[in-house]
Amino acid sequence: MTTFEVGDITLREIREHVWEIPKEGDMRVPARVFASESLLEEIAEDKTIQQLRNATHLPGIKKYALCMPDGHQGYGFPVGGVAGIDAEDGCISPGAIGYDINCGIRMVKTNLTYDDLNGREEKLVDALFEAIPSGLGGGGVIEGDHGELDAALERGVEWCVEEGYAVESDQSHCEDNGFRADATPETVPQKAKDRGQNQMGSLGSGNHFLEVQRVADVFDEPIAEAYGLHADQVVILIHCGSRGLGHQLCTEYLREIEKAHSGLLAQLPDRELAAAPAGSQLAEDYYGAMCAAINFAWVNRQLITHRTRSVFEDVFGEPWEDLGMELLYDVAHNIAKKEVHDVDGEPTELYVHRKGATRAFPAGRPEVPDAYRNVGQPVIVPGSMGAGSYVLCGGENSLDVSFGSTAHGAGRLMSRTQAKREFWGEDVQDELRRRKVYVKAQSGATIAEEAPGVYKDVDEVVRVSDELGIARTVVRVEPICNIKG
DNA sequence: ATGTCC
Repeated sequence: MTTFEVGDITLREIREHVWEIPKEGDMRVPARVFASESLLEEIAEDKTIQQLRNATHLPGIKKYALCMPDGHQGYGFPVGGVAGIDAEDGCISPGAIGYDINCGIRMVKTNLTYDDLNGREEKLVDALFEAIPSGLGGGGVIEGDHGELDAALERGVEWCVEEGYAVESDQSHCEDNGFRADATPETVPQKAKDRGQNQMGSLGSGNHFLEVQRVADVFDEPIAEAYGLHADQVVILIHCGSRGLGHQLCTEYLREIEKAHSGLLAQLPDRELAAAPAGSQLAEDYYGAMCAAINFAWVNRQLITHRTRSVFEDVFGEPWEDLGMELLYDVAHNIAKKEVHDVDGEPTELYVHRKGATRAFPAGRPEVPDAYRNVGQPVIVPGSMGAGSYVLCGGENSLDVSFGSTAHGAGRLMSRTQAKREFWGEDVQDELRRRKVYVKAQSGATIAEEAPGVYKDVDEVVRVSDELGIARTVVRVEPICNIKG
């Protein structure tokens, strides 16, 4: 059997692309990494594997702790990590969800082709950059008041439909219909609300972006057709999260959970994994608050979509409906959700923690929207400004092997600090421009931090997901215009 | 990711 050593940890390749850390010591379950050997070598370079093993200590964790092929280290728990934890007698861990709650991505389609856009790239990127708030700090598509913020927290995209920022098909093309009914805005800390109120409809910074792209390759014609995608079509990707609201909320609950549940904390190998026992007041309060932040992030992406449709109307001189600007789908990357999964032959309610991982439900599962029920949900996997991105389809094996999950992107290869040492923003921008990719950012440092070279090979991440049958490759898209913080 | 340290 092939083995792989990382520090004092030995992984065994139990089948192609599946590396297992056997259960030993205080581990409650084994851990598994989904990776090719070359991806595993990259994953092994930071604390990812150690963090994954630490996660197996969480009370109530079922089956195994998982790391997707794009995994890298995060706060306490890998980005690219998935854990299914018993919702009745397990726990919920904010670190296994992430600071940027419902960081996620959506794809908006158009009926434009690359030729329609040719020669207007500069005009379009300028107009988008001008119209869509980005970068650190405040300022959003709308200046929310208390009532609007609370409504957004409570009802997500449903509120956007009522207010005219969304149409009903936007709602039905989001994971969970863009709306977590378990949201409790009253348990969102006031300071988090204060930070979020003037950030409604803003990209933020870091790896968040809006990108205009063209469909470059179609790998699965029937599924592409079911998704309404075809070669040379112009599409738009919007990647952002819950801004300061999610970050503040996570910070405050982590502090409270560490304090109130120090006994549980003492059983864990890393303080950053702090968790609230299922059924405790804090678990309930945090879950409701997290659901509200999830709704907030969906509103955020919807408001940006609304503004993007206006920009396209201005640039192309037609109503957005005539430009075919429908939502393909919106997926969440950083969430926990009560889902029922098979555990030892028993349907069991779990808090499925996905941190930098995408739900990838296959055909037939009731959560998949009507429009895609017969093929499986769309999974959007952003690559980099250079390498392009993918649309996949929830795979037939995902429920058996990954709690219905797959990768969420290319995954970082190096830290932001290291990226800024390796790359210079203007050079990256010029090089991309030569390849007919138009990038505009608030800060040159952000372009350096997001240079194509800081990411793993997205083709390889997608290949591994496909070969595992957790997601099927549908199309590949290439960047045209990109705006970011 | 994040008013990158209240």
